[in-house]
Amino acid sequence: MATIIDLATKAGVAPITVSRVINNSGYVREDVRKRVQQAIEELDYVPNALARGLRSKRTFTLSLVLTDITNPFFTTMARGVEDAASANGYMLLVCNTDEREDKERMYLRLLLQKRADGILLVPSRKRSGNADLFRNRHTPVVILDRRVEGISADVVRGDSVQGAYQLGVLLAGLGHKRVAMLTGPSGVSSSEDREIGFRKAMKEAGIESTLLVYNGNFVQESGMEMTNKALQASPSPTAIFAANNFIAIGALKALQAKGLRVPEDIAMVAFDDLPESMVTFPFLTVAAQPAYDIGVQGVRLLLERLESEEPTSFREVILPNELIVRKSSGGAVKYQ
Amino acid sequence: MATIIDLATKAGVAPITVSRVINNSGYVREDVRKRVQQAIEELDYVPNALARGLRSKRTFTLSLVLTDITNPFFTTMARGVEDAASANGYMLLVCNTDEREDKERMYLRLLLQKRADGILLVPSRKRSGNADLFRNRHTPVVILDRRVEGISADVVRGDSVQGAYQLGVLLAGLGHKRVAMLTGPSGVSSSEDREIGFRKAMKEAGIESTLLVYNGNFVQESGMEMTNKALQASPSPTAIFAANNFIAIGALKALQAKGLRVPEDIAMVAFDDLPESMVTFPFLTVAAQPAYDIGVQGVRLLLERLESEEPTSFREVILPNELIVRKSSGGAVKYQ
DNA sequence: TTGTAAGCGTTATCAC
DNA sequence: GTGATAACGCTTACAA
Repeated sequence: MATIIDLATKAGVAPITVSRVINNSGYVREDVRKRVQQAIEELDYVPNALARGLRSKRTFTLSLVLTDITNPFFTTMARGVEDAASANGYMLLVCNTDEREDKERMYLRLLLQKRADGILLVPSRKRSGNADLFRNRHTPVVILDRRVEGISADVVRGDSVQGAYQLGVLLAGLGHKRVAMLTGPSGVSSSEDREIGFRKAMKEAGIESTLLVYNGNFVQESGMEMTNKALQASPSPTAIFAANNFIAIGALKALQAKGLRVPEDIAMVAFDDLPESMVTFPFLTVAAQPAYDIGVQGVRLLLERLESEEPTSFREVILPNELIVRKSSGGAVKYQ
Repeated sequence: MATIIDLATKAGVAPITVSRVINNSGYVREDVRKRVQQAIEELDYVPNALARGLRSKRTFTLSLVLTDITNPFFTTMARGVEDAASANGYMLLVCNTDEREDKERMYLRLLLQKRADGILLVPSRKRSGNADLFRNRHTPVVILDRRVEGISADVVRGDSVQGAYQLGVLLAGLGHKRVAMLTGPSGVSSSEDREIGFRKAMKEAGIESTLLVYNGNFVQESGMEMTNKALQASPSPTAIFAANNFIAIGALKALQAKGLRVPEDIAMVAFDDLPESMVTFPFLTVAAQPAYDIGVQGVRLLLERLESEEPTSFREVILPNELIVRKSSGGAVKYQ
């Protein structure tokens, strides 16, 4: 494989001159530039990014560590990250942690080895056991979608408190008095924030005392389990709030299995919309997060930090959700 | 940041000895190893993968170039790739081409620069204009999901011909005589193969002459457009075959907009299933591809090629689809 | 405008 | 078992 030394020999110049042509840096006379460019063509030269990165200490690689790219919310976010990275000349390493702190740790270590210029992280836990990895290192980190303690980083996330509050207000306004909330694990900020927002709405409506809260995981099976538990409560709930898309779908399946219709027999609202392209008949009333934009903004903050020399203070960008009212929330409840 | 030289100084050994400890290669006395390991801990050492890769010519990085990670089929495939890569100690670079050959070219060039050990590619076109990039280079490539001309590479894909054939046989068996096929662009192998398979079934049933074939793109909007065109045909079709998931959803939306019910007014079958976790009420009759497995097998072939010194002949792994019959295909048709 | 020299951090090669 | 030396391919710093 040709190197800049081969090019230099061929073009009759010094390697550094070739480097200048390739990087469009410094002064190079036009005819010299031409000669070099011809050599590049003829030798089918491909720069070695490893050597470049080793010397210049920049790899033009960002990395995205998320819980599961299979979740459409994160897929969309990842696409936003990739588009923004690519638009700025960066490539993207992607890692799935499955919400496991040990996998997260393994990946973060590898990323530090690879000298990625920056890391976009959806942390698996609010109290990260991996915060130590970033101490005394200068790889900047942007936290996406969640809050985390102990890591000094910019944050971009949707407003979980606000979204959940809106959904709560909606249900209360429809007259629901016995509501079940199915959420993720405690210790994950998005899970906790959605509980905070929802509780606030319940409290304001004076129905907090009858609120049922179930903690599980952000996966379908957990949604089914929590739904089955909730239905055993007495009196049973007239509405369900699912704290993410997968829990919602699990809940719908569990209800269907029991022959319960939504919204006729029980109302339902949820966090996270499903992409329009994936759903034939949009049905769920949701607080939709701007997933793509979360990704784009995350890259923006990361690159700004990379560009600026002086350490600026950390920023937290909280993007608003969109309340989309569809059929699943139903109309006003009539209690017998 | 600590380097191997710092460790060597601290442990009172030569750098190469530290290298041996880190890589678990060669002989190192137990007490020396201990000393080195202690130095690693104390200095919080993180190996520099750039230097390593530059010298050793392996980066332990694979790359996945696909059309759009937002499509659940590719999301699942990507997850398979990432899991398999990670299980073997490789990280994954991900790029979206949006089926555009120029974007594909840009990414492939960058990946060659980054010296990724191998590339998994979902080619944007059957006759790749980017095949030249791989000549005289030894970065191995595995082609996923599609066939491509001109690139010497292993291939892993679902059996488009067989899947489409099965769906065709199903429709014919139900008595449909006027069928519309909505597919992707000609020039993309999956699109063409599905037409081949479907035509074969139509031919065997003696209804090929009334088959309507529409070429569009593998996106929802295109599915809607093609459906609207198909409905204008006279006599109008009694069944639709959508050649991928997005086209299917677009078609369903177009039908709904026209007040047509599936399968009562018109039957429908499609390629690609939607992940179970994303669909509340599975409804479409589909030929489901083993997306995750395509990814896993792709990595397997790639790593086998990386490991083996001698150039083995290229392999083509064609994985069977699963025919899943649900409600959308309906029952036997009754013609008036 | 161009070039020289050195070094980025590691490992291959060969020597002891 | 361990080490000296060079080399991987490029760019920084400085000189001319």
